[in-house]
Amino acid sequence: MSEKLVLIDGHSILNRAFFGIPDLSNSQGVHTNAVYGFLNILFKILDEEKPEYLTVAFDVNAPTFRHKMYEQYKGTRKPMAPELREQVPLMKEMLHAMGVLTVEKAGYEADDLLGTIAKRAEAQGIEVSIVSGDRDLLQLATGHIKIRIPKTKKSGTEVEDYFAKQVAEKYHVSPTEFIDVKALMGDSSDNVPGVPGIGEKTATKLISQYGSIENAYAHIDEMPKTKMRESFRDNYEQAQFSKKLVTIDIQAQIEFDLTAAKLGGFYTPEAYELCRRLEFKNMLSRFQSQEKTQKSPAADAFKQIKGLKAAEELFEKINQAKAASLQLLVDGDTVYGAAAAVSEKEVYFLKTDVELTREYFIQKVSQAYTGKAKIAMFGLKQALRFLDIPAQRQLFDVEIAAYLLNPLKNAYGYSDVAKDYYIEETLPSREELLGKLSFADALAQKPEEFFQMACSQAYTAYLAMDVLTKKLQEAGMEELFETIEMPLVYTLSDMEKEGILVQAEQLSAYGEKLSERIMQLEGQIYEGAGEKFNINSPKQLGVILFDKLKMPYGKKTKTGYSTAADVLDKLAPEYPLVAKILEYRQVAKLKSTYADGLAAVIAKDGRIHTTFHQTITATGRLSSTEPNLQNIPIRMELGRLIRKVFVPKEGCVFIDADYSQIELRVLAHMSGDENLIQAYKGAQDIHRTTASQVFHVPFEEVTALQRRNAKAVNFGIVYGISSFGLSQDLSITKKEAQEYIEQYFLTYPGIKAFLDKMVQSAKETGVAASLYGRVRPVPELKSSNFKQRSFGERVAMNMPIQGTAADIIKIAMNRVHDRLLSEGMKSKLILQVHDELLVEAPKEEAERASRIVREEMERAVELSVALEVDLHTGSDWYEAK
DNA sequence: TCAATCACG
DNA sequence: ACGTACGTGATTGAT
Repeated sequence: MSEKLVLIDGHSILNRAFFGIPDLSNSQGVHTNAVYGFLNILFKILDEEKPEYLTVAFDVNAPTFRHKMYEQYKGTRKPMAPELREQVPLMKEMLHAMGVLTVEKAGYEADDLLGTIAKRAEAQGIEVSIVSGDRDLLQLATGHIKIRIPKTKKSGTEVEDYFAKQVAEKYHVSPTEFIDVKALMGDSSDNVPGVPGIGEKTATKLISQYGSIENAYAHIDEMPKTKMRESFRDNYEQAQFSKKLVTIDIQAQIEFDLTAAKLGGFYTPEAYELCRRLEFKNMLSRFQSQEKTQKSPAADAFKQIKGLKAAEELFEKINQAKAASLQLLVDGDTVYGAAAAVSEKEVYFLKTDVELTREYFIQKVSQAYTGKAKIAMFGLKQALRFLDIPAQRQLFDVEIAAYLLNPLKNAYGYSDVAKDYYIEETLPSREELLGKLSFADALAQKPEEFFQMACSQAYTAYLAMDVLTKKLQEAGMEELFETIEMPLVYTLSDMEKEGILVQAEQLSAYGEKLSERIMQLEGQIYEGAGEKFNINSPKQLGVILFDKLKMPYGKKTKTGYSTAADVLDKLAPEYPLVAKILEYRQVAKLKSTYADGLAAVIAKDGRIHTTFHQTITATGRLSSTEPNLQNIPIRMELGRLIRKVFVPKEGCVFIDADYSQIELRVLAHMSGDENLIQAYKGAQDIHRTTASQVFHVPFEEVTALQRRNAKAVNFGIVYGISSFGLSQDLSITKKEAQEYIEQYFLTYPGIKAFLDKMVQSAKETGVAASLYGRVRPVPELKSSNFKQRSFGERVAMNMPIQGTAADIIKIAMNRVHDRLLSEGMKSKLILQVHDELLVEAPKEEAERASRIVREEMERAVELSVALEVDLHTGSDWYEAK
């Protein structure tokens, strides 16, 4: 096997990383996103290639031979963004700390150094990979020199690879001919002048036919007499000149010693320190010595316990302890055992077996969880599926605490928490230990790893309890955690266990009805289109509507024409086919997501048990999955009908209660705007009142249009108003929208001041916060990118409002849940849909339960405006709304 | 696995 | 001037 050299175009990759990765800076405000992205790309390449040699080339800020030949070339390089510029020395420092060779030389660009080194290495029989974001490098590709172009995607980094063969396949010319193509067509972003009238197509055609600019020019008389030919004649010298500009110098005068590029003690203590300083937490593990990564120091404390006697002793110890962790290991409907820690050095795993049965664990964990000890665990709600215990004050769900401290994370498993809070940076994650195996498979195939995983969880939970408690106190979120979020775990657990009854037969009948309509519409659509195609494919649909039928297209997406509803809505009045497609879409959605989707998740008890997620949203709201019961249709009548299949059980009714405009009321309270508060005291139609005040017309004379506009502005305010957004929503011009907004702020000056204050405060503290102390970091506010920063500003305005509303309904849920229990009622809270609660109540309790629900919701908190609740009862969800 | 679409508050 | 409403989850087709 021949040796391998990886060459990296430093500035190019830094640049890619900078623009591909959202703004990121450490707690000292140092921008680090480009360095972070660069390292990610570097590690990915190294993992794939496992090269013997590595070198990174940088440009030097000095004139090159290209400047000397071509004065305008000076202007070519755009000045680097300051946030990126400051990361260049940081990047070099990091590479040096890692012992990576870097090269740069005045008079040359990185391209030339890379080309020169690559060719020399190739001559020595070495395989070369050049990593760059710049396609100009493709000219260097051969059978032994591979050009690798990384693309940063959301899912991570993907790399496009080009040997000479791939260049030929994709561009239809050889790598050297690629230079001529570029010189002919020019490249405005690189300030390379081309030949006017020759674009990519023509350039490729000419060069693939003649091989070079010079040879093409020699045969210019064979070409048809077109403008292009004359342009080529006029600009021939220019093209030759561009060719020199584009050509990479493979004979740069540099010294390059291959042995200096040898990849050595890469993961050094210096690199580790630097990584720590930059706060690249999930890279730290890479820089620790191999020894440490294989076994974490904590693992010495891990022990497996067998037999009843030892288990009894452990549970006794837990009950006597002041603090401990205790994790019931559950997956699906099975209990696989438990893990516990009573000190940093005493971490245990117990497996379910004939002696230590499922019932034993359930009993012991219930006992421990209801005892005096302060006990931590990950994911209390999952354990509660198996336990039947009343709400406890002393339990500490680490996932929830970590979510409150930073709701933007996408996972709160033990390894995430351990890394984020420096509890143990090297703890292998569940994913690393078990992959995607279920608990059952893991226990059978990888018992040792399962043991490590279980103990790691207990170990982290134990240590995290103290660390996170302090953090919560510092952040002023202890009360939020203890009095709202932790009690809510029990409330949600009960709601999930309860579930909601659906009439399966009625549901499938509804599905049948939809199917018939779908078939009718399909036929009509194929007829109107003149051919069969997949209506569900936006791509195929776009071709039919906009290419074949030549309808005017509105927007475009990344991949083609947009066929979204707002675009089709505009076409529907004129084209009956489009109206059919819109109806098809609507019916197809109902069928697949609701009729079929819901039928598939009806449990054996005939009920649907959704899962509520408490640690997902950035604002503090809940989410619901498998199925999502928070997006059951209501706006369109056909969809709304599906609510008829959600019914209370025999002898019961539904009580549906929703807060009336809770977010706007929260806004009135938080802003303290007297005018809006007074508007609510008037207890009249708020949108009409707003319209009356904003448009200066008497309340009775407000037109439907004025009311609609005022309502849209009210919504817009809550979302972090922008004139563009409002104009889209109301189909008016941006200018008109701007006038509405100005008029609104004139009417409610307190709101303007409040929104400004929210943005200001988020800029100062780095977080947006709800009335009850819930926070959301808003890193986008620091971005130099206008779009991102604007987003940050809207988030800073919206989160306090949406978050406070979420806090309030959570308080109400706990109170309704607890009160129904404490009053010994059989009524059950079963669903929450952001501002709405659904209760299943025995008929004889309905009135009393309604009173309780209304009271607890209205009195959940006291604001300067009343919280109004609309409440209905009915014998299905359709009727109760 | 991602992008587009659409259901809800 | 820049380019957009805030927050979710499920299904589908395309890669």
